[in-house]
Amino acid sequence: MKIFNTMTRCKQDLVPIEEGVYRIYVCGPTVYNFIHIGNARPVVVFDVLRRYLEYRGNRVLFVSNITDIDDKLIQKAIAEGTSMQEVARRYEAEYFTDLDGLGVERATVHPRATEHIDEILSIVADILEKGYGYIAENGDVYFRAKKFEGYGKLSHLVLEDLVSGNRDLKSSLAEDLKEDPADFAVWKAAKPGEPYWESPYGNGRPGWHIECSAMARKHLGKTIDIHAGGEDLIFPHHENEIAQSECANGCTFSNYWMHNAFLNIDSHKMSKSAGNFFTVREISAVYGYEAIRYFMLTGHYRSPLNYTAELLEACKAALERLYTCRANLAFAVQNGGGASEILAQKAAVAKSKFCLAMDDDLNTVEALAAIFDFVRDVNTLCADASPAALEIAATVFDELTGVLGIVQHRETSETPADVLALVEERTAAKAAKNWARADEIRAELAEKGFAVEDTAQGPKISRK
RNA sequence: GGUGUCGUAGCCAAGUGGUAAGGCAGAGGUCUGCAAAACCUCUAUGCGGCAGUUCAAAUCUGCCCGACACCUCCA
Repeated sequence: MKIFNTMTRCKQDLVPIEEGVYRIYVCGPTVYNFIHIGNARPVVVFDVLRRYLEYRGNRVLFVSNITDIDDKLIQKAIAEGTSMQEVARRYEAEYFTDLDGLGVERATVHPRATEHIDEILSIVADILEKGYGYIAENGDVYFRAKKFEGYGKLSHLVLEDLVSGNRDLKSSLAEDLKEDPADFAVWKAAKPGEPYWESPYGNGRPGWHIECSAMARKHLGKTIDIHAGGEDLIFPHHENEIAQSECANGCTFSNYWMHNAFLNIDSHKMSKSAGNFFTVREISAVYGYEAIRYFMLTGHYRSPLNYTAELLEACKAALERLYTCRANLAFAVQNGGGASEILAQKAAVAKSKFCLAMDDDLNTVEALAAIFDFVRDVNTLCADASPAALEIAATVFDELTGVLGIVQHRETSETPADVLALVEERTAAKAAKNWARADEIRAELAEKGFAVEDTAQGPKISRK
């Protein structure tokens, strides 16, 4: 499999440190609010990566953090007159509700920053010991960005350009405390009224970037295979993580870096101030979670994706086609099938095309095209397919859609006896050419939430 | 100013040198008592524009036009 590595800016063969095992760290949310649909993109994209690697027989150690200490959390807690932890736990629970809705598998570990203060302080100590950090007069601990030779290697930015080109840098509040404008905090001294932890440098809390360095090291080791997140994290977050981790550990932090592009609204970045801000929760209420997940797969993860209501409608319709196909397959299995083996060959072709697409930097768009080609094959051939071919087709269909995490809502409950009786009565009415009664029963079934369709193999019942 | 990305049908979108996938929407048709679903056919002589390289360009090069992002809040 090849993936695009932000560090080298080219597609590279993905080779793990340990054969058959992938150690992946994906930056998770700061839990100060419901996640918005932009947050859903990395969550879905890297869940697909994980599922695909597992599908190909690998073990995946997947870590995705929960940032539960941050300025925004503190502000929200103050505004609500509650504690930071209460706010964090509340939105963490909402985050998991959304993850479940989106069909995102739980990470191997979802570490919380506040539960890794010891590990964080240990890295801070490493950084200070090696001379890459210094304690400011107020108790802040800063990292000497310029001292780290590789600083800028991920974002391909040159420090001097950054500093000269950005005025905010020079006017930031902490400026007086820093030796250099490019330095960043790894530990922040406590301000009155803020939550804090004790440290050798006085009471304080972790800087934003240090938690990921600490949690990645604890749960995955000093060198990991893939570090991923949204493209906005490249600088400064990931750049700073690299600086911290590589100084502290003395080795490469991550062999591969993957970044998803943004999801925009009307071609512009979402922002609360612009008023184009949508949460996953509110959109799922209208179109369903699965349409959101599907939507994330309709563009390549490194290209910007533009959200509109019309596109979500289109995604719903496309999903309907997939569900109908799966139902056709199940119906064919139920009816015994025929003698043709062609569908089994088509299934093999679909699988091979799907994997070829996914192996090429997670090309979910082509992977979907492979599935839809297969859908046409299934719809055309399943009535005559042999039981063995049908079984293979069903397995492949479930495997491929399973990797993408779509078409997962199967009807498991039995059709109620009264519905079956009505369908039987309708079949009899039809045989007697009593169309009025047949249509009446169809309407009655619709009221009960069932649709009946007439096929060459007899009536096909489905839930609406 | 520095660093990048993108422009393909009504909409979305893949394709990075060999003659335009797939989805949604639309039109016509087949099947059906009617319907639904499905299937078949049609919908870009052309990939922002202009030059150039090549037997061959959506794909490579140059210029231009347009859109967007990052540059210490951010997925």
